[in-house]
Amino acid sequence: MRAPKADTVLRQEQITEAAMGLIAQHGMAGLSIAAIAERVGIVPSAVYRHFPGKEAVLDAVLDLLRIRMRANVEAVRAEFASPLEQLHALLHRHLTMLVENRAFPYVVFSHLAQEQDPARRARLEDTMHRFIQQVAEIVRQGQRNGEIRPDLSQRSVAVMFIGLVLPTALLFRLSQGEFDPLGHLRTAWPTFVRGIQADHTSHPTDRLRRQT
Amino acid sequence: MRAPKADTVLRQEQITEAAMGLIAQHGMAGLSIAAIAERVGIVPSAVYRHFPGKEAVLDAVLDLLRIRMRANVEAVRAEFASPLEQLHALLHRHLTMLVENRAFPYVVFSHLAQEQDPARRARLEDTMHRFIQQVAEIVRQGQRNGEIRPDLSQRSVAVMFIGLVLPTALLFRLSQGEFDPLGHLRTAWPTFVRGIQADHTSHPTDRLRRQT
DNA sequence: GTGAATTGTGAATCACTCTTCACATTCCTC
DNA sequence: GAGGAATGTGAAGAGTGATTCACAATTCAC
Repeated sequence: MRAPKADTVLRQEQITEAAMGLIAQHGMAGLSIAAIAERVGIVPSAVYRHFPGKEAVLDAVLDLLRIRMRANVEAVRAEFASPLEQLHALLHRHLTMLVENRAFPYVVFSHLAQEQDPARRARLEDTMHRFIQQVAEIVRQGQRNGEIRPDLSQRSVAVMFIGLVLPTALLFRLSQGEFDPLGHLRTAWPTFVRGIQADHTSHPTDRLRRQT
Repeated sequence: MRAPKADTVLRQEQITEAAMGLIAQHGMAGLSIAAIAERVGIVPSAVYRHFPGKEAVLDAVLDLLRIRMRANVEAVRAEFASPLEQLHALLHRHLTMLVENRAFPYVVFSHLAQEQDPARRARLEDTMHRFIQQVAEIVRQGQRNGEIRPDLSQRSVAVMFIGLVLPTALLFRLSQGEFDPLGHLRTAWPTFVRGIQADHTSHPTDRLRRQT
């Protein structure tokens, strides 16, 4: 039975999605052109009509990661005015995204291991660096706002923010759902805020400066 | 040229070490029995004299991770009396260990992906859970001590502690050494402490209870 | 020293995997 | 409707990797 012809951009989406599903289920070792083709409903050689090779498929998954991370940041920046609220919402969104897209961590480590092809590594580095920059920008506004201690390094706070999400998603996967990620965030978030927020007792006027 | 015979426990150590080196350099894809054998100086089939298969080698690396994590915890508990100082020292030790043993994250994700063999997954889960329990125990003592806020979940603080290390090691690898992990810890640690430490202004007598 | 156990070797097997290519089918343009 | 472009197919190539096995060399126990 012959598969009906489909536009190459649609097939690229299908192939990328199939790859993500396979990686999520069986890890990077479970990703093969044959398995992708079977999921899409075409023959292995047909994959090469839409991607130059296997590595290009992985790059497409990484692109998806960048797009989703960027979308999360922009969504919370549009939805909330307060930088702290933005960070809080981003925390939930980012965690949810990692839980739903279990393939992303594997792809990140796959790209991280590539020291032959520096360009692929550089793409990963750029993706992560950009995300950190965006979070750092929120932190910067929080500092101007008076919500966040001005003596903290914006980048350090951004890295700590990532540290709030990473182990949460990891433990959730590890425990097969026994660990409650959102419950953990409810506990961890106030602790994080206590660490970074400006000290209102020493500068009581900060409150007035909020939200310009 | 024939390799001299060597005791199987020595060969197991050599094989494990070779595997870790290969994974650190080329990621999980660079791990092959042939490559291991070449590093050790024997022939591929000789590896099977000392390990039943490739997966057993990965299990040996995971065992090494558990041993090193446990050693770190026990070392800081022996060296420092104050729970907060213990956590601080553990932070440095754990980060240093991750930087020196770059293979560990890959092996963790490799085991995480195993959903066929539940026993291998369970071993990873046990290793991580045990580490969290040990950190949580330090937190518990800090709470009895009055150094750490008593209303915090010990497990949550332990997970946050891990979140302090993970992205730091990840970014160090990602940036090829451009990101300064110890410098980041100098900034992040006081922020973390501010988040978890007991409020001395409301309970000034806590200070006297330190180090029982 | 002698036999058994241990360790190393080379070859072969088996199963994948990625990739290419000539050819078939379908779709779009004119 | 005709021609070309795009997509799908089957087969084959080329390589890799894990694993097994009979056999050789070494070491150990007695």
